[in-house]
Amino acid sequence: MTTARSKSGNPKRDGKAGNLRTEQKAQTRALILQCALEVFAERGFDGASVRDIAGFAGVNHGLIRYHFADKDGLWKAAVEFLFNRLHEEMAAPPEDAKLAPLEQTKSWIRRYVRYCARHPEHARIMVQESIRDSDRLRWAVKRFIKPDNEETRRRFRRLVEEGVYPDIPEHSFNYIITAAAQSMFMLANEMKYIYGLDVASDDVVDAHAEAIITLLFDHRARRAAVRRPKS
Amino acid sequence: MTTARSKSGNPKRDGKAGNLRTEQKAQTRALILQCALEVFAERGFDGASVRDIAGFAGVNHGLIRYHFADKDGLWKAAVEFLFNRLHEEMAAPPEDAKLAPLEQTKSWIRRYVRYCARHPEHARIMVQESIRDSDRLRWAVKRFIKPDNEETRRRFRRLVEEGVYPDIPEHSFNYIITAAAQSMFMLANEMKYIYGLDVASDDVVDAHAEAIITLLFDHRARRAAVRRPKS
DNA sequence: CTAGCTGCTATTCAATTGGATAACCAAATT
DNA sequence: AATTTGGTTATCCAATTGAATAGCAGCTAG
Repeated sequence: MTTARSKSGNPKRDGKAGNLRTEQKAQTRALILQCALEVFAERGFDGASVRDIAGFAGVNHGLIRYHFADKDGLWKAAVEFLFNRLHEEMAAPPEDAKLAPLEQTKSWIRRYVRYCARHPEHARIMVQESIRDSDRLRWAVKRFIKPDNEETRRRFRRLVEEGVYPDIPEHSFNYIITAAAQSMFMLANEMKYIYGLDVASDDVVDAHAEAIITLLFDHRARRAAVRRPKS
Repeated sequence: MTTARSKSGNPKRDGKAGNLRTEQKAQTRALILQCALEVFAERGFDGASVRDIAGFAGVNHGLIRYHFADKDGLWKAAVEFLFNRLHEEMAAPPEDAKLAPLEQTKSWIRRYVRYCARHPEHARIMVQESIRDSDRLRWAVKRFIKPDNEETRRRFRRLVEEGVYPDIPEHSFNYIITAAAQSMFMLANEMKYIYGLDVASDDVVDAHAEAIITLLFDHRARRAAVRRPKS
């Protein structure tokens, strides 16, 4: 990867932000954040050096202290960005409201698998942090993960109450579903070496979403599938 | 955690190894390996310092160079130990041979989930390494992961050919199953903070295995379960 | 047009790290 | 008993790291 910033970034005043310097500042901040996401995801909090992140963004490493106080602040800002983007990109389309709960869940799975494929950094960062049991993990759980989780829980409980889903433990449901969606993209490198397969392809992504739905959410389709073995 | 080695470890000659020094040496090596597994799992390759590992084992850090040449050698020795133990502990009991393929697979799932619960270091080490795309990953894939994977593949293909399982992509099957089994234990810290649940309990482990089987391998049980919603 | 604020850079510092070397000393060999 | 071997320790070294500080340059306000 090459450095991401050209010396002559001269944005004039196209945004409504008015002031040239504050606009420039916001841009720089966003750039550092982007690079921090990639580097944190690839090397973990300890493995990522602020110098690498700065170098990758093409800025002086002192700037990180200026914008984010310290490495911890940078990490939290990056994770905050990550979850905000998640919520934006995972918003259900309005027409989903008319669907039955199980169909809504399938739609949610498709969106989530595509999100995982598009942004593998998310799972990579959070898994590494979760393994380490840091203050950062507690912060992220309280602030983002647990609230998001409540939603998944409600979704699951509704399926069970409607009698369209087996009543397994909530936490098992949660980890089975999310891990099934994330893992292939989180472990894209491994998969590359095992299967020689690049996960970038839309076909692979969509087929994976459908596989999850077939195995975990679609009784009828599944029974049909297993009754008609290939050739 | 405290240091793991007492100064007065005096093993006499109880093993058949004969020579006192070589026996002592093997013990020290094994001790370092154990500690390396834990520290590598918790902090990743870069985050783990050989000094921490040595300190944790209660030995001088120079010893690691003597026994394993360098940090890379230590990591590979630890991973080799890890996979050898996996193969030992995952061996199918002889009576499994009489079962139908689907039942064999369920038995395999139960064994694997218990293994993941007993040794969460395994998934933790390998996931972190896979995220980073290192030489070590390529080494481990070629030497351990890919061969193990071939077996899972064969198991899956047999189920499909017998018409008892839907014909999804092999790599999707692989990542869905293994991730479903590993993730809860790999992410035990996160789960602790979200659910206040300790994964150490056998009940949680066995229930998770059964949940996976219900969702992914047991059509009849699943249909029965969804037909009788709780109260 | 000028003064000063501010986004940014250059440099320094102490701590930690992987690795290398030499000395040590108990066990093994003679 | 004397000597060699080899597992272990103590120390040193260069590189990297997070953080801190001082200073610069150009936009902005007056």
